[in-house]
This record gives sequence, C-alpha cells and structure tokens, in this order.
Amino acid sequence: MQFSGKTEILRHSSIFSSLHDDELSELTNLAIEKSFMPNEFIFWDGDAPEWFYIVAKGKVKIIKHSSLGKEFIIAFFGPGEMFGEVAVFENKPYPASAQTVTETKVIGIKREDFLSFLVNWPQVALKIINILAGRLRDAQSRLKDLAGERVEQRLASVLLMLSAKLGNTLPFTRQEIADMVGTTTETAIRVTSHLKDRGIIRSVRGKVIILDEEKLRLLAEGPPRV
Amino acid sequence: MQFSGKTEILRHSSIFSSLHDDELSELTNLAIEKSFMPNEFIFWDGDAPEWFYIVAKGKVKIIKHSSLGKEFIIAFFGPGEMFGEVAVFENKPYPASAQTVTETKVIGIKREDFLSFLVNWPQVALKIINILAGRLRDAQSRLKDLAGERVEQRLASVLLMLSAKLGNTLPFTRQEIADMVGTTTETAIRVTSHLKDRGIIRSVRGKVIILDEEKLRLLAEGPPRV
DNA sequence: CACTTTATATGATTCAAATCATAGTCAGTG
DNA sequence: CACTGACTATGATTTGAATCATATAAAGTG
Repeated sequence: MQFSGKTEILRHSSIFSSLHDDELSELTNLAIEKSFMPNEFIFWDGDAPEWFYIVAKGKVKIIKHSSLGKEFIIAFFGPGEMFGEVAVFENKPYPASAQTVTETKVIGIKREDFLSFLVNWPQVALKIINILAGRLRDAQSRLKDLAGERVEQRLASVLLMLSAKLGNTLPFTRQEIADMVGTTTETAIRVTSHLKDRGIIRSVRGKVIILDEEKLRLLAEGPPRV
Repeated sequence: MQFSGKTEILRHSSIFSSLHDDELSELTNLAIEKSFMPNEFIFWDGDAPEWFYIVAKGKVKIIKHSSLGKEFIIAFFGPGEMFGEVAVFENKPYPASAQTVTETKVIGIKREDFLSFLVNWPQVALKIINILAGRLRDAQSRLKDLAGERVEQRLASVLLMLSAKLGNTLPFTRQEIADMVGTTTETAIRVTSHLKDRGIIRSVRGKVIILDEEKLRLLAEGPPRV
C-alpha cells in the first residue's frame, strides 16, 4: 500500500489520528489538496458550505468583519487542525471567512462525503465533539473577557491562550494581536510596549516573546488589588 | 412498558429525540431528576464535571463573572436543552456557572454513563455535533459584535437572537439584557428607552416586546449610512 | 396595608480607549 | 541601494459608555 502526502497529513490531523491505514486511504480518496498564496481567501463569510478543511501546511486565520469593516480574528489554525466545520455540520453558510497568512496547503473534503464518512466512524465523531467543546470553551472565555475586562487584561489573556498552543514565541504582529483582542493597533502597541517596559514580554517586529508567564497570568486574572 | 416523566422529557429533548422506546428507557435508568428553587446554582465555574444536564422544566442561565464580579450571561436554556456539555466532553472543570432563573427541574446523567452511552449511539453524537456547531456559530457572532460594534447594535443583535428562539415577547429584565449584551444596566435602560421612543419595541417591566423586527435588523446590521 | 425590594428612568461626571496625527524603523523588491 | 510598504512608536484630542447619584414606580412580603 502506498500513501500519498494527503494520507500522511490526515494521519497526523487532530481528528483522524485514531484511524488505521485502510480507513485513512478510504478517506484519502475523498480528499483533495489545494494550495494558496499568502493572504488568499479559502472561503468567505456567507459562502455555501461545500468543503470541510484540514490545514496541511502553513497558517490560516478565521475572521469576521464588523459592520464598519474592522477585522476580528476568531482563530489561527496550523497543520493538522480542522476549519469550516461549523458551516458543514449545520449545513448553513460559513459564519466567517478563512484567509491564509502564509503560503498554505489544505486538504478539502466535500461536505456530503465527510458527513457520510462520519456516520461510520463514531470515534471520529467523538473526537470532533471534543474539539468543538474546546473551541466553545475558548469562545465563551473570550466573550466574558470582551464583555467585562479591560484591554490590558484581554491582551494578556490572548497572549496566554496563544502561548499554551504555540509556546513562548508568538509570531504575530501588533495588528494581528489587536484584531484578536478586539482593540486598535495603536492601543495594542501601547499595551505591549508597557508590558515590555515591565519585563513581562520581549517584543520584536512581528513577534512577541513571553518572558514572565507568571506575571502575565496575574495580569490576565484581574486588576492588581493595590 | 411504562414511562416516567424522565423518559418523556428525554424523548422531547433536542439531542435524544431520535431514540426509540427501549433506548430511551435504558437512558432513563441512568438519569436522575433534581429540583431547584429560583436563583439556585446547579454548578459553579470550576467545579468538577460530574454531571451532564438537560432542562426538564424552568429556565437556567449559564454565566461567567469578570474579575471585578460583573456577570456575563452566556446563554439561557429551557426545557429540552442540554447544558454542562463542554465540561463533560472535555473532562475539565465547568467553564461557567449554571444558575436557575425560575423554579427548575433538570435531568442529570453522570459523565461516564453518558459518554459510554454515546459510544453506542452515533446518531446522538451527530446531533450533539450539530448543536455544538450552532452554539459555536452564535458565540463567534457575539465575539465579533463585542469586539467591534456599539452597544445599540449589540443590543439589537441580542434581541434578534432571542426572538428567533423565543418569539417576539422576551421575558428578560434590562439587567439580564445588559448582562447578555455586555453593558451596564443603566446603558441597557437608556438604549431600550430609545428603541421604545422610535416604536421599535414595547417595554414592560421584566419584558421587551419586539414590534418592528425589520428596523431592529437594520440596526443590528450596521450604522445608518447617513 | 405599610414596608422593603426590585426594576425602570434620567441627569452629571469621569474615564478608558478610539481616533487623528506624525514620525521613525525595518524588510522586501525592482 | 534607493525606494516602498508594513510595522512600531508616541502625542493630542475626542467620545461612547461606565460610573455616580437620585428619583419614581411596580411587585412582593410580613
């Protein structure tokens, strides 16, 4: 049996890792590979939910635009992570847009093919439930932050959430951080500068390096009770 | 075969409606009923995820508190709706608290029992995926609103979301609306008064009645392009 | 039925963050 | 290697909404 790159990618994805070779090759037959340049859109908010995706290579951001055009970043996804699933499982238009950040390859599976496959593989369904639950947890935590916390706290929370996933070096510009935190670029710069002055982070062009996770956590958890 | 109230509740719940009598009675054996007075807590943010719940009667709100104690309402759930699922599926502490609003009865199923049951009933798993996807869609839409829209728009969005589920008469106080919108009670009162003056809603103590859904939708979708 | 509590209402003041403005710096490109 | 666009930086000003302060009205409660 010979495996293409597609199979290997699926094997290492978060939701299909429990499948064995023959199941994987069945799935591979349903999957196609697509390549994108940086900043290309994979789908737009409102498009019909034709495809379910898994990132093979690169980085994808899921975004929504406010009524005035301001961008809000819901999530970044890297190799092995699924996206587009909300639309596919509900059979409603994509609720957000997916745009590449770097040069990116994705695996796409047609909605109906994926759903039929899912019926026969309950353990994949359970894995998906697990991932959706995690994403819901994150979303609810961010909702609370956006509704009730100050920018500095929210920014600290976002940095912590990212570092839990990516480690201490976070490859994001202040603009991207602002769009995740729900603030402006200027304010994100001011706040990160302040964190830098206090020795909590180090800041390079296009990167933020967390130096003192403990202090950051204190910040995220509440205002300093002076 | 005789069915208790529990069975009938499960039969009419969103996730178990596809099950047949013997499956339902199997499930009923795992389920217990609990009753709560108004404003009682069913679980607290941070508790161990022992139980998965379905509302049998009454109304439950899922809330998170900001670092300063401000309450944010993630959702209200009524008869037939599940809650506590995020914690159960992730096997991590509940990410929010569940508090009754009215006198309430719930059906509880032990985490392990429910997960074992789920393994054997893929169609229930698929239904859960569907519901989680819907909740994630809502959460992401609210994230965008909180990050980028003004209070009036956010409030309009929340009213629309509620009316899609509950009809034109919304049984919530301004305080509850404020806690869903992510604003203060005073501001929620000011904004709803303004909507009332414009004939978009009617406002009674503890209730908001939507009169002009179309105008409300325009408000929610963007600032009037003057 | 007096009394307390909860909900609605509205004005005055403050404040965090957005907006507006300008400038320096680094990276990639022809 | 000059040039252009993206990124970081910082000051000045404005503003939407929070906060603080009262007041009235409706709903429970002993």
